[in-house]
Amino acid sequence: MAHESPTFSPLYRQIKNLIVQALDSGEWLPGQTIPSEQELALRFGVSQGTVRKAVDELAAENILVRRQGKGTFVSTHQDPRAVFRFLRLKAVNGGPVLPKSQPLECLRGKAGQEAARNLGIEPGSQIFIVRRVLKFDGKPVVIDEMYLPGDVFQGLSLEMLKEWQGSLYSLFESRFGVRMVRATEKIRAVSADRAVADVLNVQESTPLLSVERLAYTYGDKPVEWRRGLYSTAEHFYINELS
Amino acid sequence: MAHESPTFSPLYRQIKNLIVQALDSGEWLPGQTIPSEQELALRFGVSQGTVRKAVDELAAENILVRRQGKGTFVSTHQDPRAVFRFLRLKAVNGGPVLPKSQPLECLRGKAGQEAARNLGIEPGSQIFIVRRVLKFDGKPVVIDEMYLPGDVFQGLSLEMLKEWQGSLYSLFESRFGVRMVRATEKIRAVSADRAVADVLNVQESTPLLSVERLAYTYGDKPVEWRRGLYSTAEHFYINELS
DNA sequence: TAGTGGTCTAGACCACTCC
DNA sequence: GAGTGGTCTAGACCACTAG
Repeated sequence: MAHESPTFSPLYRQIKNLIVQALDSGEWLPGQTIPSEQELALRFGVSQGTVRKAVDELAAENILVRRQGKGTFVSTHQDPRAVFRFLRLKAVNGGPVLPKSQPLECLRGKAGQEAARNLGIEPGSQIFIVRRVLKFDGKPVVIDEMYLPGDVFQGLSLEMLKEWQGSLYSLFESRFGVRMVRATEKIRAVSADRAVADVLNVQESTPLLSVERLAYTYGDKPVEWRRGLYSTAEHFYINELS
Repeated sequence: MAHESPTFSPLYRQIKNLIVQALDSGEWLPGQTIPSEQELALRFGVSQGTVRKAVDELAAENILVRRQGKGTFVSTHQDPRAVFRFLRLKAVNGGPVLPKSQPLECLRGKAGQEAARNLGIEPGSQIFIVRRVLKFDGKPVVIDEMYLPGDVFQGLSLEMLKEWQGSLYSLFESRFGVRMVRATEKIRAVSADRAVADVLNVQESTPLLSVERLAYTYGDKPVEWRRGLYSTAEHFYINELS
């Protein structure tokens, strides 16, 4: 007996995809619980064990969070601890300080070749370009420049960015329904030019980390391309290998 | 009924620890298969499902590798693909090239405060200090300096390093029975001094990545502390966030 | 006390590999 | 065909949370 479905995959993976679709459609919002495993098993017509395996994988990917006795929750960037999920920066001395974002610019523009390729949109499409500084303990440490597809972030403005208390990704989540789920970063060492040096309060040509990030929402859809310049005088980028 | 065992943990986690102990003791060597799930279940007196969950976790940590129909294998650094598990460097242009290690020095010394703290040994203990260059496509890209506990790596020499064809970690695995299982890296941007610039064939004060790594073997025991300087003119450090 | 996820078991069948 | 891991199910009991 051959597999008849065009895209064969194990049952639990199909269930996983159905759950992701429900998340993507907004059926369950960040911070809320999803139905219990029993309910999901009924809904999808499979055993609880199969649902469990699907949820296990989504929990391993930080898309869902299980809490014994309470239920399974949709991950949210509202949680302050979630900030360091995507910001791998630690202070050399002292404990973890929540960084504060200071927006500098929010421009409308058209996607160039590189931005279009990274974001999977047509060259010339509307995009937003956001520049901001991240301050730790009042000191500027990171300068970011972000490229965001215009259709997804309609209505974004500098005022909105300035008013928001919290992380950028929690803003994207609350106002635009865009939840960042995964990202890849390419890291290089570069030299600070005059303008960047002034903002980060370092000498010109100080070595900086250049961190280029492509961030994805549900279904591996890229929705943010950014480049950050990190001053590593008092901080370092931390990574776990296994 | 209270838990009587001093360190309570779920059965599958106890099984996991027993498997790690067997690996640590050398009962099963890198590249070999471990007993089948049925055999392990019998040996430990638990169900196959419980063994499976233990093995699942070890496979997720890259300590074991499952191959359907063949069995479960102990991960090995002999596999050329394993090189990029701990070396997150990719060429900007062109495909993946296997780097070639060129050892420069292998010195005996005594652990200073920092090395001792990182390696969990007494200050003043015997250590080895190894320096080497990594070449991609014949071009020097990385210069590494490693600090290795003397008791673990007894007999290490420059000749041995020069003769070895393959990665450093595969040498450690074959000759010293030390298998690197996990590591943390702290990354900063620094400036090339004269000596480093000469080795890496770049201008003096070129920005470089400084990658400080602490690598662990089974049981979270640190056995290597190293610092690498990466030239990122034609390469970048890649990282996945989730 | 009821409901949730967490653990553990037992057994069936499938998919892959090797002989 | 025999043996391995991979999937799926069903059911029991435990641990945690909340009302």
